[in-house]
Amino acid sequence: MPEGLEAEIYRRSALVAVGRQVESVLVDPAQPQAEEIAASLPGEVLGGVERVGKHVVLEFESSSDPDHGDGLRLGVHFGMSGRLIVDDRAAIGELVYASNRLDPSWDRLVIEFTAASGGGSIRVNDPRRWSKFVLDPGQLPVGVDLLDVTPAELGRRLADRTASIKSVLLNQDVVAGLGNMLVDEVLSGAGIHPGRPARDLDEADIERLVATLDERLPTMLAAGGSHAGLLDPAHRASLGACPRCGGGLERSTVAGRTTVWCPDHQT
DNA sequence: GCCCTTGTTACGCC
DNA sequence: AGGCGTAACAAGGG
Repeated sequence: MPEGLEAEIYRRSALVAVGRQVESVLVDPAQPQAEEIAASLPGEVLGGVERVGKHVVLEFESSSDPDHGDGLRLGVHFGMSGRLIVDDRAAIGELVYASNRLDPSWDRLVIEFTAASGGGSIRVNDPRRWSKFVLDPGQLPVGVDLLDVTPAELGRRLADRTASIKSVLLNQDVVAGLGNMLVDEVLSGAGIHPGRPARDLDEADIERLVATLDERLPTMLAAGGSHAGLLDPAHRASLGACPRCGGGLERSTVAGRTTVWCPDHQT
C-alpha cells in the first residue's frame, strides 16, 4: 500500500516531467474538485514535485508569467491502491494488496503534456478508487516527516499520549507518512510492543525507535517501498518465525488495524 | 456472495 | 477542548 516511502518513490519518478506544459487533464468525476482541476491545469507548467507525508504535491506555475506563477498546487493521496505512472512507466511494479494489472478504466487522473514541451503523461491508476486529489491543499498533515524524525522531536510528540504507540505512530499529525506496514516494521526493529501506551516509552525506547527508522527507511526506500522490510508480506501472511529473533509471530488487532508482532522480543 | 484488506474521517464518549 | 476508540467507507480479490 502506498505509505510515505511509496509517495517518495512516486515523487522522484515525476521529477522527469518538471518543465512540461499541461495539454489536457482527465479527472474521475467522482472527485469532489474534478471540474476545478480539469479546468485550471491546462496551460500550466509543472514547476516541481514535493511530498507531504503520504501526499505527492504537483506544483504548477503559469506559463504566461513564469516569474509570477499563480502557485497552483495539486495534492494527491493514493489511498490503499493508487499508483503514479509517469510516461507509462510504473515506478513501483508491485503494490501489496493491489492488483498488478493497470486497467486503463482505473485511471482516476490523466495529465497529458504538450508535445512541444516534451510530451508524455502523469497518470494515477487506482482500482479501488480511494485516491484523493485536492487543489491548493491548505492543511496537509503537520506531523514530522517519517524521514526526518529525531529522538527529541518524537519524545515531545509522544509525551502524555495514553493511546497505544501503534495508534500514535499511525496518526499523520504526529509522524507524517507512516502506515500500517511501516509501523509494524519499526516496532519490530525496536523491540516495542505495539499496544504499549505511547507515554510509557522511555528515552531508550525512543532512541531505539528512531535508530530503527534511520536504518530501515532508507534501506526499504532503496529496495522498493514499505513491502521491502524484514517483516515483509510473506512473514505477515504466514506467521512463521520472527525475522528478528526466530520467535513465533502473532497477529492481532491494534488500533483497529491488523498487526503482526513478536511476543518474544517486543515488550 | 460473504468477508478481508487500507487510511481517513465522522462520531460518541470521557 | 481535545484525546481516544470505533465504525463506516469503495471495491477488487480470495
